[in-house]
Amino acid sequence: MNLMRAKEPPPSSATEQRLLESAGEVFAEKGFRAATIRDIIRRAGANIAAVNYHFGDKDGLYAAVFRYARKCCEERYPIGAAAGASPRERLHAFVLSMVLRILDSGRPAWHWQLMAREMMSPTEALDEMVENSIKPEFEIIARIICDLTGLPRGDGRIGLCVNSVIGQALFYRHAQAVVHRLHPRQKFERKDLEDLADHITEFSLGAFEAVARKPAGKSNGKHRAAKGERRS
Amino acid sequence: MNLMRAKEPPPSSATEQRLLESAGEVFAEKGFRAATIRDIIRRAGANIAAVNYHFGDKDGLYAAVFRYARKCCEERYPIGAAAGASPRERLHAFVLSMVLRILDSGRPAWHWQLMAREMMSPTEALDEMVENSIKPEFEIIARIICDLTGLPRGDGRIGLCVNSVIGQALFYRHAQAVVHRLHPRQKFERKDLEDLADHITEFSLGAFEAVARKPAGKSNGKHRAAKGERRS
DNA sequence: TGACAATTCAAACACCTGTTTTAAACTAAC
DNA sequence: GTTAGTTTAAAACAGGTGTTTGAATTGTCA
Repeated sequence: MNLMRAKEPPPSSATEQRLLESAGEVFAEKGFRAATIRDIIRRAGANIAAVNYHFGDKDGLYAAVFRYARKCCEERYPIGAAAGASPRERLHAFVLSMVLRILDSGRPAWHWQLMAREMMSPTEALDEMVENSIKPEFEIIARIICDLTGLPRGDGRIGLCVNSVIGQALFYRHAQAVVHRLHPRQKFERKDLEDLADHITEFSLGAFEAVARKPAGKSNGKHRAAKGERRS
Repeated sequence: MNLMRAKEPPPSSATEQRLLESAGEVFAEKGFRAATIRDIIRRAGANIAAVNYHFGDKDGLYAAVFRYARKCCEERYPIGAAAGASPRERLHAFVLSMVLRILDSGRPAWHWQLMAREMMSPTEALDEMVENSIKPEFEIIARIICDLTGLPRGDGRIGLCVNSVIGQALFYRHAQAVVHRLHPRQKFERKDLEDLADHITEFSLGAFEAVARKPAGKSNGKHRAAKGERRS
């Protein structure tokens, strides 16, 4: 409030840095409301007034954590593949980096957990995230799908396919608790994540073929076709 | 606490019923922690002591809401298709009822929002839900995929495909806030939900073919094949 | 060094939360 | 009509929360 941090310079103080880290963990773990400032500052080894001093209030801390997390995540798992790659390769690279971002247990592991919570109870942080991160990446995968299916960018099915691809990956983050209960032995080491990305890529490639060879009609026939086309 | 309600008889009092309804809304909207009893009883037009009297405490109310929601949801959207239906028809019926459950804005619209929150911050309620609802439905869709792909039930790819199908549908619940921001004009009327189910069905059917005709090897070759098989 | 700002600290404040208590109102059987 | 059991009502309680305050400490530069 009393601080001008419009341009959000890199955290100057070491306390500020530690606060961001521990706040990220706690917010991701418990959610904004259930996370207590006293818990955060305890983990950071800081005083309770530090959050007020450095970030104004709890909301300010949350917003700062969000920006910090995005920065870390983006520089750690750059999206996209090599320039001259084939559409298949680009799809695989996209899926793999998405799976890694979502499930890797590395340092900013709490980033996507935060994201998932934000999607559930959106604040202004989500609007910024959609504009700056999600929309561009959505466009990338949309282009890849255009190349793979031969459909024009304007075709409505492109958006549906994008959702289908992203949804497959996101499932393992949003429903992680269910996955762990259904398959207790399942590990999520690096190799397992690569296998998972392989599956999603293959699954989607096959699906694109089916979508591409279907007639373009908005929804004509599809419903009946799937329900029992040939009354006998 | 002082009440024996092990068998959870149908809500006897009208207040109890209204409490369940408004508590469902508030819990789904704000999450367990952020939901306040005072808000709940205000919407229900009840007194603050009523929740203590009828459900013991806030946790008891939450548990009761969860059971109530599941009951409503199951009797409203029975899963499964007609007995003699083809695998394709069964897949479509499964996907459609899942999409409707997840996105229909009918009476217990908050049920799946609650579920989504529960998956993010699991409590004992999730364990019960996994055992009684999710596992059986998981098995249903797994059987369908076996029939469609010809793969044996033990094949590891079946589970991956199940996740891919469910993930596509769940995406629209978990990431609803993002979808609305990306496609502000998108409506989710009954017809749109049917179109969505059609897409997910077609997408998945195409994908199954691709998965089925791939070699069974756990992960051999797939990675390299997708990355750039033929160095030139 | 000495002065001045930046930062940390402990304590307290004001508020909101879930819960309990005590009494009142209602219901239904006798 | 009385009475026992059930349900609602209002108020108060105890604990935890975000936030603020003002002094103490540290760091920085003339």
